[in-house]
Order: sequence, then structure tokens, then C-alpha cells
Amino acid sequence: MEGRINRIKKQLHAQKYKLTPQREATVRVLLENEEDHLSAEDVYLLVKEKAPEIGLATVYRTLELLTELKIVDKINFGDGVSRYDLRREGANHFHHHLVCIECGSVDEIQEDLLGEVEKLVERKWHFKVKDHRLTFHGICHRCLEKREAENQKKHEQEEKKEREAEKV
Amino acid sequence: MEGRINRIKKQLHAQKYKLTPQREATVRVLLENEEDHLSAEDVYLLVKEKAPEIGLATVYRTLELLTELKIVDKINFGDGVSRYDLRREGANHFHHHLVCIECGSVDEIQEDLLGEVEKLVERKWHFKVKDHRLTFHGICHRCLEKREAENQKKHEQEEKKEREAEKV
DNA sequence: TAAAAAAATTATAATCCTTCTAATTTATTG
DNA sequence: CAATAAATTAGAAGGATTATAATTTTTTTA
Repeated sequence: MEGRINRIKKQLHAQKYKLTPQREATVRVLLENEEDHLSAEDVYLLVKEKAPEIGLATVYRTLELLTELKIVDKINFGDGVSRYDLRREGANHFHHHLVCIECGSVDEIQEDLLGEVEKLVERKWHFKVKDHRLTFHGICHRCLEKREAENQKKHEQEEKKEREAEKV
Repeated sequence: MEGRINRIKKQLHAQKYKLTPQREATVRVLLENEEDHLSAEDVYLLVKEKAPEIGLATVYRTLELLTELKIVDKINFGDGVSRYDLRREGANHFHHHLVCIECGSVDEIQEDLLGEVEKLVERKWHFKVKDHRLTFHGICHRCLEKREAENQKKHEQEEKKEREAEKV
């Protein structure tokens, strides 16, 4: 964690920005919640626990700054708020997302699925790809498993009923 | 055009909705600007030309309704407004976008680039894909060509200078 | 066809997210 | 240490979207 903070500090310094206490608190919150997809408001509330004096505007400005420096990626899942996602260290492409339309969960895919597709886009559409956003909407593995379990149960009950009917 | 309107009318009726004059005017605007990616405000201003009495709220509600029925897709390119994009007739997947970070243009890719990727996601992550959003950010062919032309020009001028220098 | 009920629309207010502004604080430089 | 620059705070302002109440249009039903 500390190493990562230090590297981010260097990235800021390289562009003549400082890692102020407020900025550091914000980065820490992002690191501690790396799996989540926090909105600016979410970040603000969490940062307040560490640094109660911080203002919402500062959080917005810090997130904007981190986005500019490609330390975080700003993403929108269509629910009216922007969410902020730490870029994995060394990752040169933005990871992808699986949004469940049943339970609302958001999972991440770190694998680069688009290598070939991007090559094709550059060749066929003569478009120089710099970044991408790929999100799948559908049903997550948890909800699928829940469904299967329910179907299983229903089947068993039906079978039980049938057996009882046969007895009578 | 009329045929398309009629088919949309039927889709509405199938769900017990009516194609009111305001809704029809909105759909016409979307059809007439199929290449664009209009915001609700854009649509509102264009619909006003046909039906000046329409209210902004109606446009929003109509677009929401059309989105529910999968007649249009709501999409967000990160500029603070939602944009609405007619689904191509018969298309069972949402098309992709190329957003130019230099000139702001948005081009569409109708080809299904994700067939294999989606199969992989379903297998490997056990996620049932229902829809997707894929947007590339980069430099469009127009801007690339402009750049090349400028480089070409610069080269020519440099060569000219060199020749003149040799003369003297 | 007239009355009642339902659906849709209008205009405007309200809300929510985000950005801007002015005043203040903190850090940096000569 | 004074002067300048950078960053932050609190709150106002802005813009996009949604909610509300009154009105209009359409549909249903007697």
C-alpha cells in the first residue's frame, strides 16, 4: 500500500502536482476499496472518516486530477453518477465490467479481450485506438446459480408430489 | 420511413402504449437523424420545429419509453448528457462507437465484433450476456488524414529550404 | 352519445450531480 | 519574512433529469 502511494506521489510530482493530505486521503480510500466502483459522493463520505474537514469540491477536483493522470478511470454505468476505478498498476488498457441486471453487482474482467478487435478497428476504420470502454449487461454467476438452485428445488418438489400421487 | 413508423407503432401497441402525435414527432426526429447521437435537449429542439407545443418532460418520458422497449439505446460518452441512438431494425446487438478525442466526432460500427468475446465471457465468467456497450476513444480517420497532410506539407517546406540553402 | 375513468401532456417546481467562485489557508520562492 | 503561487473550503450556481399538479385528450362504459 505505502509503495503504491509513493508511486502515485511520484506520478503527481512528475506533472508538478503535490500529494496534499486531502489528496492522499482520497487515494487511500480508492486503494482500500479497489474492488468497488465508488461514486464521488461515496468517496467523499469515506474520506470524511479519515479527514473530516475535507470538502466535496476537493474530492471532485482530486478525482478529476487522478483521471487526467490516468491513475483512475471515470466510468458511467447509466445510473446517473460517474464512478471512479483505480487502474491496475502496469495495466495499459482499461479493464472491462460485468453489470448484473438482476442484483446490480459490478464485477471486473482484467484480461485484455480486445487485442484483436482493436487491431481490426485500426485497420478497417483507420481509427487510432487510445482507450476503450467495454461493459456487458446480463446476469451474473451468483444470480444464475441461485436460479438453478431454485429450479432444482422446484423439480424435487414436483417429483415428490408425483410420488405421493402414485401412492394414493 | 412510414413503414418503420408503423412497425414502431405496433411495438408500442403490443405493450398497451399509444403513438400520440408527440411521440410520433419524437420518433420522426430520431429517424431523420439516425446518424447522430442526440441528447434529450437536441431532440427537444428538433421536435419543437414539428410540434412547437411539446414540453421537454414529454420528450424525456418518450425517450425513456422507447428505451424500455429497446427501440432506442441510451448511451453516455462521458460528457454529462445521455444520448439516444435508434437501434437498427433486426439488429440483435447494440452497435459500437468510435469517439474522436481530437474533434469530438462519433462514428458507428455496425459489425458485430464481440461474438467470440461474448462466448468466452459466458463460458469463463459464467455470465449470461444480454447487452453490451463498447466505445473506443482515439483519433478518427479524418483527423489522422489531416495530420498526415500537415506532416507532408512540413516535409516539403523543409526540403525546399534545404534546396535553397544549397544554392547559396 | 354523455358521463366517468384512464392515459398522456404541459408547465413548472424540485432534485440531484457537478462545477464554479470568492475567501481563506498552506506551501514555496526570492 | 514578505510576496507569490497553489490548494482548499463552503456555499452558490449551473445543468440535466425527474416529479408534481393541473389540464387536456382518449377510451370505456352505461
